Amino acid sequence: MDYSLMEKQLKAVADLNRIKLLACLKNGEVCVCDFVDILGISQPAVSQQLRKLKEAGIITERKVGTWKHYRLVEEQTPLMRGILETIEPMSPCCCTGEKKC
Amino acid sequence: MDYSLMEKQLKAVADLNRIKLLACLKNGEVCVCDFVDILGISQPAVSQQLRKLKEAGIITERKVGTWKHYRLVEEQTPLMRGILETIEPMSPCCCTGEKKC
DNA sequence: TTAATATATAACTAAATACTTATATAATAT
DNA sequence: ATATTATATAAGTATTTAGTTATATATTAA
Repeated sequence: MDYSLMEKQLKAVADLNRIKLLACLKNGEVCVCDFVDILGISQPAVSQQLRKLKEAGIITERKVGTWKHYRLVEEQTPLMRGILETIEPMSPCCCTGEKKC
Repeated sequence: MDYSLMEKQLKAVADLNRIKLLACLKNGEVCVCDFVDILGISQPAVSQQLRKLKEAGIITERKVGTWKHYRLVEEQTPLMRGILETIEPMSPCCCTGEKKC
């Protein structure tokens, strides 16, 4: 694993909001609209954060009708496996049926 | 380990030059002047990078006459233990007697 | 078709970052 | 004491980042 991929992934997770996104995703799929409530930032901001994680190969998404469900990629790099292990999961964030999406 | 400490440490390592600093330090102590050669940036820039790693609790230093030897802290957080494990060491950087410091 | 909803992209802005050069501090050598 | 060397701090600047609002796209509902 080369240094620049490491840098890219580390930059992707070196942000409080994105750490929280990952903490939620440890419980499974989450959709964008829920993150808006959880992080208290605008919907476009959430979209941009998710894109950053996606571009670093850490998460992936699945379209479900109008909305999108994001989840952790199965095959993580050794670096990300270690990091994800140390992130404490956040209580179930969404996609549990209580919300519209 | 709370999210904000994680964020602080992740921000500290999310930079190519600082990843290289850590890669060097995996072999043992290194002093500032050697990093200048290795990274190809100015001495003040190296000092500032090292300070960032130090403030995150990742490295510590020891004064030896005019110069300072930096090394990895022994007791790393779980997060940092995982990250450091995946950083491939760089070939011995200095403090091997070949250079002045 | 039209309206509503979920998400993404674009354009902008404020704050943070990572350098630079200049200068300060501290130890050693002459 | 003075000069030299190693490192740190300060001040300035260009770039990156993370948010904002406005708008575009796409799906579902009426």
